Amino acid sequence: MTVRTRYAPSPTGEPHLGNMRTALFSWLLARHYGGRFFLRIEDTDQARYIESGIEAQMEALRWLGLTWDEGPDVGGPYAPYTQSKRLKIYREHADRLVAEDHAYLCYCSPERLDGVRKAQQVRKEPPRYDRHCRGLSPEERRAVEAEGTSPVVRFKTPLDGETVTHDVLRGSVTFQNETLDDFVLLKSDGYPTYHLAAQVDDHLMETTHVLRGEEWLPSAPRHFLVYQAFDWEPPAFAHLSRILGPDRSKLSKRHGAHAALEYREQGYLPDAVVNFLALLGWSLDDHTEIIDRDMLIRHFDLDRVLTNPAVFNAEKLVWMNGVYIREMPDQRLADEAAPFLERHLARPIDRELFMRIIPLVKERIKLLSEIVDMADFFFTNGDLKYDVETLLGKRYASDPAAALKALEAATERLEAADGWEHGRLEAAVRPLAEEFGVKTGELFGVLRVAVTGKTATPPLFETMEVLGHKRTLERLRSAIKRLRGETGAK
RNA sequence: GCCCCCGUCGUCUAGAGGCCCAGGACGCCACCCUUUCAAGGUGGAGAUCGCGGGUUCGAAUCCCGCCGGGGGCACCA
Repeated sequence: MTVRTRYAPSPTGEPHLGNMRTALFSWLLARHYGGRFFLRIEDTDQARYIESGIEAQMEALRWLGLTWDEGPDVGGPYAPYTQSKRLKIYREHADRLVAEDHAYLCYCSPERLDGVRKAQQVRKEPPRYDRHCRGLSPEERRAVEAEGTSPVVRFKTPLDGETVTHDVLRGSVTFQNETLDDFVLLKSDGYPTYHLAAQVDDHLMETTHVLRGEEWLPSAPRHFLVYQAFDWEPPAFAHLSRILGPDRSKLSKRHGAHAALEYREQGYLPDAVVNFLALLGWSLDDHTEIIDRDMLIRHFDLDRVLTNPAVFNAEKLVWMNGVYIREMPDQRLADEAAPFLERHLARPIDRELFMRIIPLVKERIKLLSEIVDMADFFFTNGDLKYDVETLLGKRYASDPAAALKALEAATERLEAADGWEHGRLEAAVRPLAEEFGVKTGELFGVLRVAVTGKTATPPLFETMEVLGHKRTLERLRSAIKRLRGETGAK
């Protein structure tokens, strides 16, 4: 049998990391077994529908490279893949359950239901539908129908006995039927609830494995009951644990990014996010951390998926992103990072110059967005922004005259250098440290700020080489001028 | 209130009765390398395996109870 899994979001908001992990696990399972992965849109809630929701979901999947074989955009053998276009199917199935005495029409108003719930709460009883319409006689039914109320269809849950649900990860979980109530299958607006629609579709679309959040576990018995009523074989269910914030609460905006696509904005690589997410609740063995996509597909299976909730370890993701950046070919890194710099500078950058910069910054950034701080000075013209205290550093803080002398001497040597290759530049300048009786780091520090405006940069002489003869000397002279002007040193 | 799930270093995890007075990774600390920052290397601190009872010659691993955390109880998914 072909494995068929799906990602079935409802377009009610931005897809977040938890959603993406569910999608990833489903995708991996299908790919591992050479099966099919499809996308289904569960837009049966008119009130919460968001126009951009479907596109946001697809964009997040695309970004992470979770390709789907069937879906609302590409179609497939079980189309349509959008629930709002399948209303007739749900209606027919609801009718069938009513005809077979597994469901009934309920005319209770929202106000009455609300009253019932409130009364139950006062009595410290679990809030549950009181089955008022379950036992309506034909006459009573005609009477309420005459009033013109549009009914909902409710499932006729067995009053006693128990329902055994199966979860691939947890085994059997048994629920007493008396703790369940008669849930709604079809709403009065003609739309199905999740309880009907998802089961009907998963059966019709021949889903073999349903991966979903563990918040669905309490309603799993309802779904098994629905399958039973239809006399269908249920798919395998796997309820995935939640992803928690650092304070063990639900992961949210307070913990930094929450929406999956925000990670793209912040400079995370899809491969790193996929690797990281895969390790949240799954492991390959006792020591492997970096696992690329092919390897994930080769090894992923449900038997090593955990059921305990995982706290989102943001620092580890950053580290892992750095690993992926360092392993990336220069050309690809340049292509991925350039947009961040271009967005910052609000203009296109010289890609050829950028390619020469990449090797200098590659092991210095962990997020693509850090390229801005690490390399912007390569692309700016005119004066750098730094203050004289930074230029002087600790060593020269109280002796600007000495700094000036060192700067002038270094500039002179660089002007005289034959060739602008970093080895030559270093050979020209390095001896100065000894001559002036300072540590090389102290001397280079002043030059570094003069040339880049920053204290943390790629290696000094390689930076100068890439920056070029003209601009390097301009910046050195500008620093000399500032030192004279602002400290009065001579 | 009722129902369900979960519980190994701060965090992600390995562990399916003796290989574990618990291994790896992130983070943290120290040292090395070093022109800054990184990267890299070496070493270190860090878990009475939630607690209490059993079962067993032997338990993180099996059983029971408790505690703690989380989730669910809609004409939302």
